[in-house]
Amino acid sequence: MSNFEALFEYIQEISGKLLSESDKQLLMLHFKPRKLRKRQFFLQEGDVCKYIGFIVKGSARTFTVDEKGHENTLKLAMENWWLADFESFYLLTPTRFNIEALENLEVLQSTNAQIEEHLKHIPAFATMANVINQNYTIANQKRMQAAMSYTAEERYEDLMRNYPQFVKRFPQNMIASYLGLSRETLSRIRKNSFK
Amino acid sequence: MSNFEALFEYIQEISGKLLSESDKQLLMLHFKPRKLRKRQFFLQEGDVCKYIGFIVKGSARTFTVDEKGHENTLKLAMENWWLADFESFYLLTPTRFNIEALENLEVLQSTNAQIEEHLKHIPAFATMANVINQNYTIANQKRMQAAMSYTAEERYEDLMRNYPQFVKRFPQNMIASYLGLSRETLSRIRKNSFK
DNA sequence: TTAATAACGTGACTTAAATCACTACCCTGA
DNA sequence: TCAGGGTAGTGATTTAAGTCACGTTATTAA
Repeated sequence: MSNFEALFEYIQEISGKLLSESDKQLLMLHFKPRKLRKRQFFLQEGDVCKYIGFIVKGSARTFTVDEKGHENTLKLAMENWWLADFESFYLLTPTRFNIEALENLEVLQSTNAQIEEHLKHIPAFATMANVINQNYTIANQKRMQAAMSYTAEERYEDLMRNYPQFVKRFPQNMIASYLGLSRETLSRIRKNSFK
Repeated sequence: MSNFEALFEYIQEISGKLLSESDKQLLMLHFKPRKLRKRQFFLQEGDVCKYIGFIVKGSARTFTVDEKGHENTLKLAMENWWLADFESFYLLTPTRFNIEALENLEVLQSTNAQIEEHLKHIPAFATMANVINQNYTIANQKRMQAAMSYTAEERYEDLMRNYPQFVKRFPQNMIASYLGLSRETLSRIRKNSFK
């Protein structure tokens, strides 16, 4: 029950619109609570990403594994973030990504078809989707630029400035992987920046 | 006149919906043709990106200049692509990017307020916007992964596979900059891959 | 409570790519 | 038509970051 409050509040805040009682009923009908324990997978490489999840509690990461066994963390996510490989979710193709709980995780999940329903019938939900798309586009652009033109140190400083919660909450090897660095390099950067 | 045909066709193809005559009238009212010669700027660092442009003919690139004078090319664009710094366009903040014509360029441009009108009143346009957002999200995700986990050579191969038009149409130094490489490195990669 | 495992720190060495320097070949416009 | 800026190729050198190896400190789970 109270799980849904977080989702309702989020939709209303992002969209700037109120949800009616029937909106809420519809959302509760189509979003299903799901719990994962730390290290369990929300999505595994090769599967189709049938569900998008709204994080009520906990955190997760999206990563790939290359042929040498290296893990690359593309996304970190926590409360009030959405969890999905959008390519697989939209196109229903097998995913190249893994999504793993970093802490015990509570999500509300829904299928693509159900999301389409919400977009059609719940104005606040549709507005929210547009705002999120804008925010994602902006964030992607920034991250792309950072990845391309910043040094390792600048990328770390950038992360500390824009997402200090990440640095506090996640282990350094995750942060390193998210920044596209080896854990050793991040360790050395941190040593230098503390002087 | 015939400029608009390209836009109409594009909207109809992407959305899968037909435009009515009044839809077309509205689009022609709010999109303004603009021509730029090679090397002219569609957008300059520090300005607000007031317009979004649909490329009818020609090509352009979005790039930043860092404090050492290095240019980083974030986007390359050609016919049927949109031209804007979305962060600046949505939020009306000064941009950190430059958008420069790589060839003589013809665009149809429109303001944020006018786009909002189209989204509200032209169903095909609204559908198109959603499809584009999906595509952008997917493309961004792929590019981010490539930037993070691929070597220089793999990134070039990836580009040749996914965007062979780029490699044919743009000078190598642009391609190198787009891939986040020095032009010398790209030159050497090309030499090796031809053996 | 204590093994076991994961996370972190640090030195030595390697490597991919950048930088610097120079040459050659274009286009293109006065 | 030829001078000069833009573009590309290539060798020599440098450098940022990765890799390897090993020790230490936290966490976790039985």
